[in-house]
Amino acid sequence: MMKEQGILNEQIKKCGLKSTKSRMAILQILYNNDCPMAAEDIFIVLKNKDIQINLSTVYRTLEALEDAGLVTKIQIMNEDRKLFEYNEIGHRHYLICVTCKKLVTIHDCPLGDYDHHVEEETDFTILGHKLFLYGYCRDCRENGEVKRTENSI
Amino acid sequence: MMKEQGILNEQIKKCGLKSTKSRMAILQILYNNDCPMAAEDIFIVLKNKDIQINLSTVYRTLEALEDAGLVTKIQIMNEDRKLFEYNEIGHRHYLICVTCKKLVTIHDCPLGDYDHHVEEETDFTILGHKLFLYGYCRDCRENGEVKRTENSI
DNA sequence: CTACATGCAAACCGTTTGCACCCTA
DNA sequence: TAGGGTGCAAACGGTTTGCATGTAG
Repeated sequence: MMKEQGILNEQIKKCGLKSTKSRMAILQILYNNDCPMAAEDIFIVLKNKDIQINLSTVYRTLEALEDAGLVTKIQIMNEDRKLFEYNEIGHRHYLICVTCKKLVTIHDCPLGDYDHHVEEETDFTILGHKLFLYGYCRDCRENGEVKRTENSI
Repeated sequence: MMKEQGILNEQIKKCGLKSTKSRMAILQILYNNDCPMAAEDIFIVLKNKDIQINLSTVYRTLEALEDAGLVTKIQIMNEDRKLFEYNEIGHRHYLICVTCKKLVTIHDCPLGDYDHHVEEETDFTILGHKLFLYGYCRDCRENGEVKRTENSI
């Protein structure tokens, strides 16, 4: 828990950012959380840790960390807030419960060289792709929380 | 152009919705547009057609059409607004220019029975997936509009 | 000591809602 | 003519910004 602080600290500095309490704390929270979080989630975790911070600082910090490439921002269907995650080892996809919004990260990619294939078939230079799977998690299924019509997937 | 009006009209009624000028106009705009549109885009098109309408009616109409399954709502990376499209023949994916936001619809799906595969490997019941490809369109590439660092794809 | 970080409050922007009026079925 | 549809204005929620102050390098 303490050990990674040095690494994160270095990562921040390497990007030309000043290492501050806020940045360290936020990067560490994302580093230790396996799911993307909304700015406000992070804000709440910080409060619970008695780290005093302003919500707009959370947003500015996340923006700085994203620009630096240390953090990634994603947007999920039917979730109005943007989510942020520590940007480790490149590529990943997401499995999301449409009922409770639970999010599971999928680390292997079924798409192989599909990006390359599309590049050949279109006018576009492909940078990458994002894949989201939607469904019901076990809890929601067992609790009968499956009434919602999701005709748009 | 006039021919489809009967079909759209019927579709609206079949869903238990009253057929009104707003609903017809909006559904027709989406029907004739191959790309997803933001509520405000639709609002502007209506204005240009001298169809007077209130923006909140556009939102309410889109919501009704979505609930009825006639329209689909999607969200795109780095686009704050929600986009809507006519919900024809089920499944499709999107290719988006990160610079100018140009959007191309891809009608074939490279994922085969991947949904089923994930269902077997997880606790989830899979409803479906959404796939977005990001890159530079030809115009932006030729205009040198490719400076942006997109390290999150 | 200086440039960048932060707190605070206010603005912002897309979207939603309450209420009175309107119009389709 | 009854119940859903619409206009208008105000609220809403997540995010951004201007400005004064604080702090890392």
